[in-house]
Amino acid sequence: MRVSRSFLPVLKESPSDAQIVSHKLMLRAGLVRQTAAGIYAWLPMGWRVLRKIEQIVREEQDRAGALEMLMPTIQSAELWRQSGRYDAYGPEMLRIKDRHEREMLYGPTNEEMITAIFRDEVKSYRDLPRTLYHSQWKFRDEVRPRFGVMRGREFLMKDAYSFDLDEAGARQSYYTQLLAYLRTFQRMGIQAVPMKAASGPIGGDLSHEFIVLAPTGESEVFYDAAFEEFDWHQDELRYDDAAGLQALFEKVSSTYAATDETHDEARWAEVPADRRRTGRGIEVGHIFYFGTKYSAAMGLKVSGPDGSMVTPEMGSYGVGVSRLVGAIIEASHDDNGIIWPEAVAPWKVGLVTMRGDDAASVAAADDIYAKLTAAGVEVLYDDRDERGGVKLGSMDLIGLPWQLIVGPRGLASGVIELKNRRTGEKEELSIESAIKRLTA
RNA sequence: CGGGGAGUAGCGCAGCCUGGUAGCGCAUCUGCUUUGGGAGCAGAGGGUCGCAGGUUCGAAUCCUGUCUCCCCGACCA
Repeated sequence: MRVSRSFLPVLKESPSDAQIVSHKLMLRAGLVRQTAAGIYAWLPMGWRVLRKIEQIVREEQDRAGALEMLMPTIQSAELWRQSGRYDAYGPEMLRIKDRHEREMLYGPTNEEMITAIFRDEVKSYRDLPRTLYHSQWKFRDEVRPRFGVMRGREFLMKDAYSFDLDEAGARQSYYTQLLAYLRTFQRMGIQAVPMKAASGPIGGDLSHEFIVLAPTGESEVFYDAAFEEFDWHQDELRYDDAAGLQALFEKVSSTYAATDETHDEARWAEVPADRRRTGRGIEVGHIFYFGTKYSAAMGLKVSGPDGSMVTPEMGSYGVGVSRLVGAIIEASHDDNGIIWPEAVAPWKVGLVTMRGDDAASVAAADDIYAKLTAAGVEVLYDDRDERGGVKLGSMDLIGLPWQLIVGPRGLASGVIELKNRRTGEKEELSIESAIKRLTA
């Protein structure tokens, strides 16, 4: 993308509405613009990041065998009366009426809808287990939206729902999602720790929150350093390995991690002192098993192997996709701006000419841009005839992993500069080796 | 929902108390000079001062109402 043809409104000063660093940076770097309290428009760069995060979630869900679909944002009140939640949900639910005075709502979640769809189509245990998911905008009319997209009223969430014949099966579905989540967050380049939730809707041990570590997080967290060392992709664990998944669950369960709400000083004391980690965190995912709460209420039954009718056991699994954009920035930035982990960066490389008036520099940069683009590398090319400092300042703010800096001085000796945004390290390379490095 | 604060140019703000035809910085546009880490000079454009009513010869400024946004608390992916 050439900056001269893009829509990247960057600001030098933060709008006064923004209080926390991720919100300020998202506004300054031109990722989003607020259109109402807790509601945001995603500008081109923000949208790119959002889609990258969504895509990682999608790939890991697919790998785990979950099936993608798409349910609507607008739902009928009738559905929610079937579960009894229409009256129970309260003012957080945005209720609207259509022209025929029918009661509708903007979905805050989709348990009712997926249960109804599943109920209407699935009649036999042979069609179990299944996990279905979608990534869709939700609306929860929060009393006080804040923290930018981290606590908006409208937000993009991936929500998955599992259906199993019995509790043992439901546990396997839960373990599967647990592993998928661990892999998902690891791929995004952030440290996310699974924590047993205060109490699941049903109790028991099958409810975990995933907390991204960030100094500005809302809650305090305590965890064993082991969570920093696990590589959820490296191990060979397969999703069809029931015993392996069970072992994973036990490993996660027995490794200490808690928020201030569930913190247990006695158990914490058992963690070796040099392995204790404390910090702050932001919840970006939540998985739980809730048994037959919705299936029973909504009359979902299938024929079991012995001919009797069975009410399937369900679980649900959410990832706050739009919240993750803010959470990742909270976890990864410096005084100059955002530092995107490469997996979610809107572009991999920012290409800048130090001297936009120097024909040789421009020609070299044009050529580098063409070659990198042809090799499939995502490049943001600031081709404006601006001062180099201005362009580099906004590149730092935007936070792409790599910056390629082309200018007459370097070209005179046949080199360009490659800068790592995270470490700040700069290196002089020939054009060829820089391209090679970035396409490797 | 309780408590507090704010709406004046794209962004950040002053002016309001003590009414008299709207200002600063940045950004934008033009010209010139510059050019290796967020340039300088000169000029220009851009605002029905959130909205509605009232007081007054006259309202950004005073009064009433209203809308919106933000912060703290209780609640949440």
